Amino acid sequence: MNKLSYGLISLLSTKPMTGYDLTLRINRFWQSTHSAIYPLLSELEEKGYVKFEEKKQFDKPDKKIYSLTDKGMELLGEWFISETSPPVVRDEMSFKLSCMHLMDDDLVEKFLDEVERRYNKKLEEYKKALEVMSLKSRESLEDAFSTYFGAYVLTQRAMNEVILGLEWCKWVRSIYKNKQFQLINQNFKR
Amino acid sequence: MNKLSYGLISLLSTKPMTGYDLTLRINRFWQSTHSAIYPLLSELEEKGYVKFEEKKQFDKPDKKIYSLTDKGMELLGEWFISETSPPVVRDEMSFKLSCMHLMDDDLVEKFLDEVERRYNKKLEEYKKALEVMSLKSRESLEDAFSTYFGAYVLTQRAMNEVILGLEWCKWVRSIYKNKQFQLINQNFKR
DNA sequence: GTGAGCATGTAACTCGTTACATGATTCT
DNA sequence: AGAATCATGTAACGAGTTACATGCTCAC
Repeated sequence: MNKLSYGLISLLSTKPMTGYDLTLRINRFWQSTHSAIYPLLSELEEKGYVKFEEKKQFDKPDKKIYSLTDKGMELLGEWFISETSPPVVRDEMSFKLSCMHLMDDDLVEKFLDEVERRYNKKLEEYKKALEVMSLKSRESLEDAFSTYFGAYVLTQRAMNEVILGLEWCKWVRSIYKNKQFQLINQNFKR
Repeated sequence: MNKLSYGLISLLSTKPMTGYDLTLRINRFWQSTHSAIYPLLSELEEKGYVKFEEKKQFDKPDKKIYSLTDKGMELLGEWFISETSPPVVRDEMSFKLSCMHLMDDDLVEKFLDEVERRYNKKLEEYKKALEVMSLKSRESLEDAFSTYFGAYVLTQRAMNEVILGLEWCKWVRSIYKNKQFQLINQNFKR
């Protein structure tokens, strides 16, 4: 049982899904592809934590709808109270910062443009995700009993993180532009 | 040349360092251990991007001080203007959120306690790192020419991210505590 | 007709982690 | 006496990515 396996049963606790659905859902906060997910689902099924129902389709490929078993539900509870391992973050961007002081101003500006574009794209994604959620959910999203609750609070955090990222870009730019002149502190620091 | 290799030459562009130093420095924004770094350093040396000077020590083990070659410097420039690959984030915590709605209130509270402890620990780390930087650097840290500039802006961002994380925890708690009563929106949403 | 979406699966490969290996000094 | 720091390295393993493989429908 690796972390991704627990992630799969955790997502399945919100509702039964196919491996394809899980792949789409999981990508927002855990990089992985279907090639990693399908074998793990089979393993979970063998171990009895999940079961699946095969559904024939005629216009689309047949699919397997996975859901949690009682044994899987039990495992979920044990995992939830176990220690959470620290996050793994690997961002090439942060490496580029280390040599920024050696690069020409126009190159740094282009780099910051790219970073901002990246953040803005993410922002749109999250906004859309929240819209979709509020359409699908009958209850308020701020209902702690709703199956969307986890996704909702997670997306809110991610959204605020990218907004912070955009503020940070502005702040870095301001230092950069004023490097020979006086400093204008745009209040990024707290 | 993988991303970590570029990270190594980027860090070496700030000052010559040993593999041991690089390991310590890199850990703040890229999970990896010395076992991954030493072989890559040898490879970079073989390819002529870095060179090292062996330094004998008597109280401590001998060490190899690595620095960038002209060829390495050229590569650094090419890499800096190349497209930055998107960040990889894997946080077990985000998986736990998905099944939060099924867990008892006290378990959720304990989970949030753990998350907060984690953020607070990080906050202390970053504060200390900033202190050390300002002691070591002769110039102002907000000098875009300083070799500490990259580390400084990166640490500021990381620090603001954990502060945001702590606010987020409070917000989630507030929803949780008031689930049967009326909602108190603590203004986390923007 | 070309690409995107739906849907599942395997094989080879790359990258990172854990464990093994060594050894002196310093702090608790 | 035991743990932490400094300092380098290799081997086995685990996890994730890229590429291979198939095939039908719908929109542009």
